[in-house]
Amino acid sequence: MKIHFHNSLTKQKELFTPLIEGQVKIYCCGVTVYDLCHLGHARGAVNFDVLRRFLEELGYQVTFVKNYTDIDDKIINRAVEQGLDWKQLTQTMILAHDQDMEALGVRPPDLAPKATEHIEEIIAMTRSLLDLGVAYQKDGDVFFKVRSFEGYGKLSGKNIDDLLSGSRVEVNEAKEDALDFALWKAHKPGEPFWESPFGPGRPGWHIECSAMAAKYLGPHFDIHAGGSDLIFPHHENEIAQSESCHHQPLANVWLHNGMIKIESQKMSKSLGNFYTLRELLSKYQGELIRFFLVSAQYRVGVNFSHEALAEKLEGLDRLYGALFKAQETGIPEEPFDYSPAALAYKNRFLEALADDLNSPMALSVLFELAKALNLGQLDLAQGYWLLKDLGAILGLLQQDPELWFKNPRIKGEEGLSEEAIEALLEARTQARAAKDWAKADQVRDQLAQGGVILIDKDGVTRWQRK
RNA sequence: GGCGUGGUAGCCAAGCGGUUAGGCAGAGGUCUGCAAAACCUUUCAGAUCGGUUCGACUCCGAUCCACGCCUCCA
Repeated sequence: MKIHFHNSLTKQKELFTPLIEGQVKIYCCGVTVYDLCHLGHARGAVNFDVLRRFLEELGYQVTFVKNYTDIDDKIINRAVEQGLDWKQLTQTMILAHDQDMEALGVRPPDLAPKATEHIEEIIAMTRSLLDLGVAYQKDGDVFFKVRSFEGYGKLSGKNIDDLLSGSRVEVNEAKEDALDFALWKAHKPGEPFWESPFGPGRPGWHIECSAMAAKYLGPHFDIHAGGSDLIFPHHENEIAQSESCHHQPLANVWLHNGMIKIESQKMSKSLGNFYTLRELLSKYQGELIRFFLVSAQYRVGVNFSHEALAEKLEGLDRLYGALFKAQETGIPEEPFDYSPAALAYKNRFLEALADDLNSPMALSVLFELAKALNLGQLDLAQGYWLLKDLGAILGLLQQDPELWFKNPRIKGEEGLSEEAIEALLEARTQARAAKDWAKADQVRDQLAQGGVILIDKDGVTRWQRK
């Protein structure tokens, strides 16, 4: 199957060809662990998790690296504010990150390197850049000479002189050129530091990704992914230093996910308009949040609101509903292989993802599949398992449908306990047996008030939460 | 100011130069003791103005609007 990606580097959709046949090496920029992750962090994580699952489905051997930035100004400042040891802070936040990602069904990366555990590699790379004459030392800092790199701006589409004319570039007397960026920051009292040939200090932001990517994926790999807000300066700087150092392209394909927006404004820490995953996960099933994120193609901006998320539930319930219906008489036996009819759905689903990860299109195939399954147009076992198998590529539909409907998907105030529900259900069953419809309906209403729906089918009554 | 992205029905969200995307919501119906689910029917598009074309939501241009990057940011 031919895969096409929109490559941020060429600004075009292009055919994807791995460097080594059958293998795909991906580096994904992770988070700076000074605070809890918010929905924006989840977006990239979920979409690139889908990328990984999709490639594996096609038989590629994928190496997926996602780093933690665990040393930087914000970490130091936040630790001081909270009276914590910076290391304590980052450990806490890494743990929280991992838990949040798990709740969203995001598989842990193959490698999750931390900047502070790669100081040696960072120093070595800085050393190389100094030796090449594209970096310079100044009072314990080491800066990269942006003008030494001919291709500077090729990713972000900026040119150096335009950047300079803007007034937003920080003035720093130590730099030879205002655009130069720090590879190594000289030690300041009270801050963590490591010894280095350039003096005690700590790494700059961009160098860690270059050093760790090179270590785990080699100097030239297939895909570099991250949020679109990282294009400049982070990824531009990564390209400059890595390509200066290794004299070859850093990544063939650059993928950038769009931003989550709140009332059309980018969700960001600085605007304060963000929802942490903690907060959202306490209110919604992780899978619902994931479904929401997968409902839009990864490059476009997405408006988040509680209403928008709640509306998505109906769609996800529909897919689970088809599975629920299909297994009413027991879970069908997994077929040995798929019929041509089933394979046609699978093919359309995969083709959608092969077209720059068009997850909304893939999802539409799932809805069509659900309908065919509901209508009995597809063999029960074929349809049931195909829906689950394809759902798995999006990281969805892996829960038991019966439990899916019994658990609150949007968690509100505590509803009726299962014991209370069962007791009322029993009372209704007796009323029905006596054909006391008024009494039976009264119980139904009572349960409905508690958010519980009853399903009478073949003489058996089951319940679900709305 | 520089660079870039987008404006699709009540809402969300895709593809496509000519053939129903899909989901939610709304209306009517089938089924059901009543419901729920499911199924059937149905209402509702392509910011504006020009151009190219036999034909444009889809290509080109202009205008308006919204958003992103240019400072840390997923």
